[in-house]
Amino acid sequence: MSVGHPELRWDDARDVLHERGLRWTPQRRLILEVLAATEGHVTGSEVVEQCRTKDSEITPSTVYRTLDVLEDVGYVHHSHGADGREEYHVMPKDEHGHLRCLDCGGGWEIPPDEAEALVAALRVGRGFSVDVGHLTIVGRCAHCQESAIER
Amino acid sequence: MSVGHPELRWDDARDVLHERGLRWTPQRRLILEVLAATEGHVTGSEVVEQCRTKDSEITPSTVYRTLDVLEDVGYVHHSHGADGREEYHVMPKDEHGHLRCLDCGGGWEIPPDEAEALVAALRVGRGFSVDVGHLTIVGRCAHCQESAIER
DNA sequence: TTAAATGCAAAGGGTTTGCACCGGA
DNA sequence: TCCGGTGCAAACCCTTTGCATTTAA
Repeated sequence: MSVGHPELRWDDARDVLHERGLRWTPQRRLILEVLAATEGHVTGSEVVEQCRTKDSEITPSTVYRTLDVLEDVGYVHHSHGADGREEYHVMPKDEHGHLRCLDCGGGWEIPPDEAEALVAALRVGRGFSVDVGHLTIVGRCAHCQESAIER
Repeated sequence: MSVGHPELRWDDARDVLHERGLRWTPQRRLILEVLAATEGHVTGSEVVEQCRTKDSEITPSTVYRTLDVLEDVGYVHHSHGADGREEYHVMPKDEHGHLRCLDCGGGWEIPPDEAEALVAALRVGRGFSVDVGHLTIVGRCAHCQESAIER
């Protein structure tokens, strides 16, 4: 099981890297700070942007390379989801899927219990094991449905 | 309600365009052919690629501009992520989702009743209306799970 | 005829890569 | 000291745009 890594904590990052013969640098510290403040997901460019507001010296290449390293180590998990987008999932505590509104482009997380009905149906019916972490459901959010009715 | 457009049919495309004072060209015909053969969603570059295998003359700009037009008309719907990548959802002919096995690559259809549990959960819980025609669920099929256990 | 559509080429945004220098351990 | 990391710049991929030309109606 590679997703979740419940044993990984932000404070341990330095040690975790050292154990692998990797180094602890000011840039990596900053990138981890940014990630730690993130709930859910970010795109690479968002991380770059946020890092640069705190340290205008840091370069995109450093950020992207560090994200790769952090993925190897297990701090992030980047998914080219069913919708093609490249998003970094920040150390998901629990596996969640994604909900996307086709009208407003909004996105939300689907906690496991909300997906459970579907997961159970497919498991019982077909023996299929759903990968909830890669579940992306599209449709229309409540707000956009209301707007559509008004038109 | 703009999704589904049950009244729009691929065969009518020419007339639909003419009604709006738009033109029917060989390029648009090709692009519609490619889209009609598409299940679920495609990225712009995938459409470009597939068009070029059939007509090496067609250019990306033509494809992208036509996709814009087809979106106005209602044949596709594109959602754009924060990272700039464009995803085109092709209006589904019928309302079934897709199941894909990450191990063997196999694919199956999900009839609406099998997805109903999930659809109901999201409708009741959030007022979210799931677009079943674009539902793609990944995971592992019964067969591949057995194989994994043997290892 | 005439406005829409195309092709071309160049520009833009996000991400990746090669290379020389820098700096943790 | 040594090898991993960094910055820089250039390369890449996908997508958009301006402009002259073609073409559907």
